[in-house]
Parts: sequence; structure tokens; C-alpha cells
Amino acid sequence: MSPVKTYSISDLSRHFDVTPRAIRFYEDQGLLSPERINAQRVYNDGDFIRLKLILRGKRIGFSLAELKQTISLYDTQPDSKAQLQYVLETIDSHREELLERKQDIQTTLADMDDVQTRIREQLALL
Amino acid sequence: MSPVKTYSISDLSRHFDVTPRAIRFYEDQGLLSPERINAQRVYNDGDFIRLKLILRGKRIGFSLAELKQTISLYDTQPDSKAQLQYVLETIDSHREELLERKQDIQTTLADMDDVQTRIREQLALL
DNA sequence: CCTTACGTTTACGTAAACGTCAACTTACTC
DNA sequence: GAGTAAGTTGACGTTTACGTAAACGTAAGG
Repeated sequence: MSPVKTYSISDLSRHFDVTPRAIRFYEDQGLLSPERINAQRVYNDGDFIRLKLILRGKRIGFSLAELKQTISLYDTQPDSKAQLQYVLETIDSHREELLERKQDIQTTLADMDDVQTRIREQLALL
Repeated sequence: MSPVKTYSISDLSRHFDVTPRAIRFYEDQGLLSPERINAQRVYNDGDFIRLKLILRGKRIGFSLAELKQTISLYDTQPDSKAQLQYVLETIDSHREELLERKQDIQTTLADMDDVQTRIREQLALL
């Protein structure tokens, strides 16, 4: 009677195109903690989302250690006013980092435009 | 009489905030090839720019092996029409990758907005 | 009951990107 | 010309993020 979607490790493996070994490794590092049924890992929607965040974070360039901090920061429920303030500030600093990386990408895209323009000019002369 | 700016390894080290060891490592990997004066490395403006590209590429998430390919692709002068076409296509595929990573960052920034909004609402209730 | 598929732990291996000595050589500086 | 700072080449060590192999448990199908 509980409508909770669950996933096996190979379900997640297929869905996200990541090896089971990698998923187990994330658990070793404290980034996931699925339930167990007879030593078998059973993942729920929360785990699903966490894994999605992990993989996206990795693509952006964060280490697993950083992701552990960040993700737990985002989904724990801090109670005190001081803690809430701290989370706000931490997010702000992360935001700055992200904006810098985004700027790096922008600059690189612009460089690529330049190179392509020059190449098209070269091609026009042939 | 040659107005070529040159840099020592520690000049570059300070400017880019990267260790000399790292710079030498990039040379080992074929990403840089400075001139030598009595076994001493002497970098010029071209090397300067290459190093800048290397470090930016690293921040974006490319490996040194990828960067070696890419950078040499960008600053060599291909002559044949086929080669020029190939470079254009390669850049296109790199562009797609960059746009995906940029989208990852956008999504993450949006997530951070959500979290901060919720936290501010929590704070308002105190 | 046997196979096959899927899962588990443990442990060692590996590639990338440097860090860290050690043991010199070279280059200014007084 | 003696000392100090900066540079050089090995060579081994380290961290991160898994890969890979061994050895075994479990559940379903024929």
C-alpha cells in the first residue's frame, strides 16, 4: 500500500549511464545511503535525485567531497536562525564560483567563434 | 632589437597562481615548449597565452590530453580544404559539449535560487 | 536441482595531475 | 668569490575516482 517507487542499482546504472561500481563508490564516500533488503541496495526517489545531483555536480567540476558537503547542506533541515544564515552565505559563495566557470565557458565559446570565422574566411579564399 | 616579452617560470607561476612543477608537467605532456637558454626555460607571449588557455580549459573540466589536441588544433595553420572543414566540425562538437555544461550550471544556479527562497521564507517565520 | 542473472564484499590496480624531496647547476648580489 | 635565490632533472609519493578480478550469496526460470 505504499506507492514508493524503488530502483535497483542496475536501474540507476542504466538510467544515468554510470557503472554500479561508481554508484557503490558514492555510497562508500557517504553521498548515498540506500535502504537494504537482504544486503541488496534499494533506492528510492530521494536517492534518485541525489544521484542526479551528484552526476551533474561532477560534470560541473566539483569533487565528491565537495558534493557531499553541498548536497547534505541543501537537503538537511537546519533549525536555528544562525544555521539558516550560514546556508544562505555558503550558497552565495558557491554561486560566485559557478558564475566564474560560466564566464570561462562564455569566453571559450567566443574564442571558438573567432577561430571559426577566420577559418571560414580562409575557406572563402579557396 | 627584438621587442619580445619573455617570462621565467616563476613569472608565470606568480601571474597565474600555479606551481612551477605544474608548468613543467604541462611541458612534459606536450602542452608547452618554451625556448631554452642554458637549460633554463624562457617563455614568450605565445606560451603565455597557451598557459592561459590550459588553465581556463582545466577549470572548465577538460583533461590535459584533450587540451593538447584542442589547443594545437586552434593555433596550427591547416592548409587543405578538408583539414579546415575538419577543424570547423571539431569546434562544433566542442561547442555542444560546452553548451551542455553551461546548461548544467544554469540548472544548478536555478536550484540554488529555489533553496535560498525557501530558506528566506523559513527565516521570515522566526 | 541446475543454470543464469544480478547482486554483494574485499582487495588490489590504474590513470590523471601534480606534490615532494634530493642532488645538483646557474644566476645575481654584495 | 662566497652566499643566496632561482632553476634543473630525476624519482618516488599522493589523491581522486573509479576499474577489475575473485569469491560468494540469492532469486527466478526451465
